[in-house]
Amino acid sequence: MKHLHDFGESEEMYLKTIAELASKQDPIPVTWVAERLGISTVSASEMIHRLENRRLLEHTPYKGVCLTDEGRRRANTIIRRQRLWECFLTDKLAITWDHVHDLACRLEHATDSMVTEALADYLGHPTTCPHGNPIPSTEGEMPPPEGIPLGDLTPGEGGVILRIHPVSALLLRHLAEKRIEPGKEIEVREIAPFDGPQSILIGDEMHVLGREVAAHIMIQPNTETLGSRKLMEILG
Amino acid sequence: MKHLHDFGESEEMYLKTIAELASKQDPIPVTWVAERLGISTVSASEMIHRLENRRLLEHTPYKGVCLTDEGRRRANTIIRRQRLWECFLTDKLAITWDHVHDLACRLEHATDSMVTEALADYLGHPTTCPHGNPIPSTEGEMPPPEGIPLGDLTPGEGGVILRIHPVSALLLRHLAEKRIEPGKEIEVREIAPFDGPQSILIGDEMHVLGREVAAHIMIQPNTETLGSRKLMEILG
DNA sequence: ATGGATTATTAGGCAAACCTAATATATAAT
DNA sequence: ATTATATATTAGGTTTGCCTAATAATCCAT
Repeated sequence: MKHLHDFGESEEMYLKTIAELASKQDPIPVTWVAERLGISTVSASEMIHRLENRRLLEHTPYKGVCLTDEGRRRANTIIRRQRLWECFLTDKLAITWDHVHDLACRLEHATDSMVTEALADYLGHPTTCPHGNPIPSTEGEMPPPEGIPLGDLTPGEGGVILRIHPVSALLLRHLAEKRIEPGKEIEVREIAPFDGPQSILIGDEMHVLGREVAAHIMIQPNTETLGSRKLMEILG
Repeated sequence: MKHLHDFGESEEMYLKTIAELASKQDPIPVTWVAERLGISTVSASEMIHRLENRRLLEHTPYKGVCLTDEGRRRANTIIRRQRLWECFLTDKLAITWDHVHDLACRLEHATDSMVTEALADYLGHPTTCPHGNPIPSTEGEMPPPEGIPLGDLTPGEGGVILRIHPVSALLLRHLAEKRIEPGKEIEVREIAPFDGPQSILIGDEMHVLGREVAAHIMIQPNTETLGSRKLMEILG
């Protein structure tokens, strides 16, 4: 039974979402996946079983899901497509960086490997997307993540924004409004008590960021400002 | 009930297909639509009813379907998207013209008007796709069709290929192999008896084309070679 | 170790787009 | 006018991907 539709789109969204969440924790609770995709845990559970049968992931009940090598490769291929389209949309079509995530997400499912590679050629094989995130290789390998979350810095510490985890369009628009962008210098000035919001300095402007937001901004820390304990952590 | 899927894709395919067929006849038999989309007449009939309820077309039983103004506008918008993507794929990504039709067809459904117009800007507002077909305006208006079918020419007559109706990937590949492309000079040499295939000369090569194929190649006739009867027809 | 919260599964449904088989209706051709 | 052919509709079924409500299994914290 043929459909004019591409029903594989859902599968791709699941794999991509799981891969994105996997950078935070492993294995990933099914609840997170459901929430991120905006669907019920029942539906997520069902689909995860289907993906498990196809050996794209492994599910340990009450723990979460882990992608298999094949699953991760597939996920990274999709992420590669999305990020290349993001580059195209910003660099060539002059669409602002806070809009391209959602637009590219729609294009990615309509793109085969032939177009993907032609696009990569055309763009000059960029290594990061407009949000600063690395672009996986043709073979589906993701470069190791860099930077530490802004949320982990304490007052006085700072650095340059490496990348922004593109969780939602709202987050990106929120940051774009405040002109908080990859490549910019940022410094933590204050943290409200009881693990409250951070006050940060960017350019000559001060802003207050919630913990959830700060967790998605990845920083290349400025070593001079860094406490020695944190330095140890980073250097290994 | 939200879906990760875009269920509007089918609707878009129906409208586009009907608009494309409408250049041949009006109203269009539902059978033609079903056949072109590769689905049963029952399914086509169902969907056509749905589209009729939404005032996108009108169906006269045992006659066929006509798009309403709104339906045609929508169809042309979709065709605009597809043809712009075709330009992008050939001009920028260097993908051969016989491949771009299907690839662009997938991208068109994932493209909103913002991206469409940015793409048109970027490409320098091309007026025809790589197959020579006109690109509808932003407002969804299709320029009047030009040229006459190669199949209508008789031996001795010829002209330049204006455009090729992109019915199927197979047809395009067939023509690409023989290097029968828009812009090229072509001449009919012979027609086999009983409305048989045409022998044509293109460059310094002779080829034999079936009636079905010849009907989809649109020619700007070379007036010197043309019989006077046909001349009258064309000039009105 | 036990109770409360989290996580999983089962059961039953819905909508979109397809399908086949059978039937009804209109057009066209004799 | 009748009949054969083409077209349309009805009935019943499938798959994918989602839903809610209810139940079952496990984890964790006291």
